Amino acid sequence: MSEADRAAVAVLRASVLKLGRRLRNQRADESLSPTQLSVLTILVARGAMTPGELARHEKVQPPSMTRVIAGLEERGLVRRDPHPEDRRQITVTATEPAAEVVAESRKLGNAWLAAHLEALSDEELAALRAAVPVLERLAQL
Amino acid sequence: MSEADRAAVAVLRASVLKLGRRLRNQRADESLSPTQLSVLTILVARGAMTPGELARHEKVQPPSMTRVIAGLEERGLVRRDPHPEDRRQITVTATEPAAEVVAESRKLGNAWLAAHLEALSDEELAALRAAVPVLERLAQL
DNA sequence: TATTGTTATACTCTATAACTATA
DNA sequence: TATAGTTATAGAGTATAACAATA
Repeated sequence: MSEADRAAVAVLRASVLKLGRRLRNQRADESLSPTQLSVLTILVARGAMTPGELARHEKVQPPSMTRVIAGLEERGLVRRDPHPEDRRQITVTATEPAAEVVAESRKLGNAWLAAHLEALSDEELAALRAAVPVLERLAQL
Repeated sequence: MSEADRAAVAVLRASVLKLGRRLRNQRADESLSPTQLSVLTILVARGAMTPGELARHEKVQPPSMTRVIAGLEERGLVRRDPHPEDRRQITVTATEPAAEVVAESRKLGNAWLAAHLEALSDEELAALRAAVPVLERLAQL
């Protein structure tokens, strides 16, 4: 890896961290946390999953996922049911209103980012668009 | 903005948040926090600045910057001096060992990210490299 | 009055360690 | 013994509100 690459890595890291902090702080108080939204999105898309599966997917520890699920359950967005085969496990399922909440929360949460994207040039937007799948892959490695 | 753009924005946001969480949790316990490292880097590069200037630059609130500076001062990495012109303000200056700490901490902090970049193809790396300046700009808008 | 920095306080998110129930 | 989920606890990082000193 060249010196220029190392510098780029440092800038990438700092930018992701700063941008992440701003995205976290920008969301409305009543909206879902990033992890809550991410979990609910997966559940809406894929159906029931266990807490352990969700924790592995989100790269968080199991106790953190317990809290995330508890928050979603309080709002009536997920249901916890006995696992059909293994009584140690449970299944978490998105409830009927979850799909709409996902759509709405995502819209609100993206508002700040979408607004700031307006300030970018076409070339910058194109570069960003090309990098989005790479960032997505990097985030789940 | 097209529907595809909205979806891309959602993925970008989720990816930045998830990647940011992993980058935060990945650093060693004794290393500097992201904001501490960022502040120290600026001070090493630009010389003395006031807490207010640093807070605006990092997009954090002044009390948060006070804490960041206190942490750096405890480690002997910055010095707080009276401001030469305005006695309400102070100047924050990087000390002699700061430059080396910045280089070392950055190297450690980037290790996880650099290691994971190895898994990407040349095309993905090129896309990422092109997007780094855009992400940097977005982070400081 | 307005501005700068600080102190006091609280909140969100995540982590580790220890516990319970089941396999 | 090993695994899944939970509870208890702690820590990092940031925010808002209130305060002191200075402009």
